[in-house]
Amino acid sequence: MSLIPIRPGAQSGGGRPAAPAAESGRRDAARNRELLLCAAREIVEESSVDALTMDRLAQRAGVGKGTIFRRFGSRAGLMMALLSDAEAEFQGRFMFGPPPVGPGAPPLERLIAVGSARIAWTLEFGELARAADASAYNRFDVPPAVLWQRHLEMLLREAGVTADPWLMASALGAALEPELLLHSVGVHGIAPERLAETWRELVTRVVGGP
Amino acid sequence: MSLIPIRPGAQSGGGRPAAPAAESGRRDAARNRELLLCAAREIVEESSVDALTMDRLAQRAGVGKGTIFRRFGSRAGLMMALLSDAEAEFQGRFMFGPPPVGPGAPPLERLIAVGSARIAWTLEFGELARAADASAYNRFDVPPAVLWQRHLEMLLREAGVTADPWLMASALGAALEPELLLHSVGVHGIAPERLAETWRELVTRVVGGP
DNA sequence: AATATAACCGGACCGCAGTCCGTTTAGCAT
DNA sequence: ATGCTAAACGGACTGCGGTCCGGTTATATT
Repeated sequence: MSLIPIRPGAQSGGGRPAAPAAESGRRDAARNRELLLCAAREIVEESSVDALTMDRLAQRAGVGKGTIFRRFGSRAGLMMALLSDAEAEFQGRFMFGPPPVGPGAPPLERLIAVGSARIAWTLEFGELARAADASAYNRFDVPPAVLWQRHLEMLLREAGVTADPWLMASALGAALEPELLLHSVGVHGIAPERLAETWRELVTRVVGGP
Repeated sequence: MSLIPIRPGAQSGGGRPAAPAAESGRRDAARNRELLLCAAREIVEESSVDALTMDRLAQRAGVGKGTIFRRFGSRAGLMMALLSDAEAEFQGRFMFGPPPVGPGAPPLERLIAVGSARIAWTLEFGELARAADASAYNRFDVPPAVLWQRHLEMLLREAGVTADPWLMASALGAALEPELLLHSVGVHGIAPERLAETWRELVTRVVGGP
């Protein structure tokens, strides 16, 4: 299984433009892309994710608004691009990294570890992740989400959970959604360790551990 | 424990107007309220939830846009009002209805039954429920959501799950979110019975069933 | 170097949710 | 009946995400 690209060519957000797939020659396009990502990071850094409006970004980057949408398809697409590095790093960890998050540990241990890691990751990048959720239906079908779910599915299978692994993975994955985690911590003041502990409990019981 | 009101006085959606709490005298207000709900149902019926824009509704009901926001606080608030009856009926079922959804059956059976019922309910009213989710953080803190989660929490406790029931209920509740259920059925063509079956499996394992 | 052309650029434009504030009116007190 | 006042009304206005299309420019061809 090879790495699933983080930035799908077409964000499919109704965008017709067939996607500027890879680096498609035009150097100004690439330049503007970097310009935009850079300006976007600046805005997020010095204000907040919500402060990143498309008009503001366009003005800041000295670029037309149309250009943003051509490159990224939508606001969510832009956020995904911003998340790309963090997401790739996380994918690398659970697919190729050292145990217990990476391969080499028993499946239950991996489930527990990867859940904790995901919780920590979400608390760090969650605001971006939230903004990157294409609010539409296809939120779950975006490549990184699919890869993540497949991974949970595989771990569950290895751990001996045979019943409908796809749905089981969806259900468990739902417990790690940014919206929920950020809400628990931000609004209800739950400590991150308690989140991890509950995940451990949940997944242990599900795989029928001791 | 008494019934939690479905239509919170203030939707707290940034609305300053202190909420038109109960029926506050003014008859024209009540009239307009019904007018709006009625027109809203018509639009949803003859088109779709997405077709219900505030401008359209205002025009259709022959009422100013400001009036809508005064009464319902936000689009999400309006959707909640539209859902109110269905939600109340469902609350009645799991709180006072006949077993196994209502009280009287063993907790695990109740968990299984109420989950199935919720799935069916969501597939019927899910579009509205989705639109009723205040997209903000407080989505989980709206009265019906709180009541629902408390109920799950109680059932879990009764079933002998001692570890952090609040979070456990959140996690399990996440598996029943409209967004996820509608996506599974609508996009991936999962049969509702499989959803119910997976819920059964999940919750059975969590409470340490056979 | 000159030309052709496909891709790219930018900002005017659209529909939307939500806000604001001057105007109207229902209900009460006299 | 009449006048008072708090409440409700309504539509112009804002800022947002997203689209469109005429003008511009980088690259390939000759």
